[in-house]
Amino acid sequence: MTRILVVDDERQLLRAMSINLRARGYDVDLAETGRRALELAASSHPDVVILDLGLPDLDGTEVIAGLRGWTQVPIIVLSARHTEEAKVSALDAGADDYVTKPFGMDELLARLRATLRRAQAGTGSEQPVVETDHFTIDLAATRVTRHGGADEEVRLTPTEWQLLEVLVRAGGKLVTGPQLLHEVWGPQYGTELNYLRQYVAQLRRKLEPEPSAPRYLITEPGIGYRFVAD
Amino acid sequence: MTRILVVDDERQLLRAMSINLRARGYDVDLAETGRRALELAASSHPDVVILDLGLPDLDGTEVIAGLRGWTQVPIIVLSARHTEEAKVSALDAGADDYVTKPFGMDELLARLRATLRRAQAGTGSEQPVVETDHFTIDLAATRVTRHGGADEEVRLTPTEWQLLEVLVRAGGKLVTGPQLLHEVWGPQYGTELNYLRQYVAQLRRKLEPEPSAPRYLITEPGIGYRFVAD
DNA sequence: GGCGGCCGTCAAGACGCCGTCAAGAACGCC
DNA sequence: GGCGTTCTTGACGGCGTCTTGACGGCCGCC
Repeated sequence: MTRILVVDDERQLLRAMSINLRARGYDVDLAETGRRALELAASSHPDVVILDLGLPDLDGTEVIAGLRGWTQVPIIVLSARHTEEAKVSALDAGADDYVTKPFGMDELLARLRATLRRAQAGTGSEQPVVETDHFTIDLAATRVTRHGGADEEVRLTPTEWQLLEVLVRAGGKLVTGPQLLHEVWGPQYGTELNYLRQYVAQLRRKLEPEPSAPRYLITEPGIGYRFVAD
Repeated sequence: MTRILVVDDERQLLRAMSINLRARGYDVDLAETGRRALELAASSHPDVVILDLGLPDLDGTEVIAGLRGWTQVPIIVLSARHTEEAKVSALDAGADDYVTKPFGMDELLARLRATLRRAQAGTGSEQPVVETDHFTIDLAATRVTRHGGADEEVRLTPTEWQLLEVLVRAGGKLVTGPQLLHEVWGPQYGTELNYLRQYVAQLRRKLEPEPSAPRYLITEPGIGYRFVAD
């Protein structure tokens, strides 16, 4: 399911967008302020952000910068300002598209599809299923099964799942502790390495054949963690 | 170097675009017809296509479809048509952005930068892998493997890794001792050459086929160290 | 030929990080 | 409102890493 975060201070527009997007099968989160938008982005991990620049609390580029500090999520900007300067500064701050108000819903939806298509072409095109000798991870279905004789499903808590997902999507690359904390707990975290120890241990108990001798969730001492699939 | 294919039937606009883009360091290919555009795209593999929809020979969506049949190159559409329907059909045909004429050059350039940024984020533009006869260093994954019969992974401590990374990124250039100390241990270090001796020796033990006769981690007496990849 | 500087090596203590256990707080479900 | 699960937070022991000092060999210089 594709999750969209819509940020705008006009309630009416927010409701209209929500209805239109939900009718087309998207999951929608709503925020009326920049702060709330940054919170929601950190907690719900949207696949794309639709961001009005005329927010009461934060400047538009501040919100963009706040997001770009820790995520590459696509950002489509809505704005009443038509000047080139406004467009250039928003795009260069990290926005992916810039739509001027008033806009047609059909056009916005088309730009949304184009943005999602481009974003997915980069990252999600790989197989979202990772299989090892001992378990299978289906990223799309959010499901993990252990191959212990009869396949049994493994229950993961939301936090455990997010952590596993970040590690798996890294594709065998090493992920540093602060980076994991940013992506799982949000941008304001970065030093709470004890969280990681806690949840990595839990994942190992649920997935590893020998939790005390990890084979898939590897610790790189002093740096971070790595997922290796045989 | 980034290569851009500009397709438009107005010579004047073509020339203006060409000058502007080349002034900013892009390589530019020009085409005045859809057929020529498809030929050029196939032969020169541009990094992005700027496509005017009002071409004499082919319909705009046909050109987009012709490109999308074999490449995911980003396409920025230029068009004099302002209707939503035109935008939707172009975007759904595979375009990444839609700019209506007349447009400002600054805006187009900003959208170009945004599109290129998004496209590069997906592909992992660099090639941070260094391979020698005896081992492979993957800077992105933070991993080193030795080619001793069966490839075995080499475990490096954080300090060892940072030191190796600085030397490798220098690209075969000589790096002085104080410079290495600055980059690995921090700006307040610069005289502790014994640290370097300690960790260079450790890296040689882990990587060199004959640690006593270094082949890759070379000492330049009185100056510093150098990494050479065969 | 003697001397000094630089580099490679070894060794030992201090320190930080990791895995683990445990308990309180927050949340959702019945 | 009670209960179970999940999340947060703290503490502790063990082990690996970092830091630091010392020594010997090689080379160039005087």
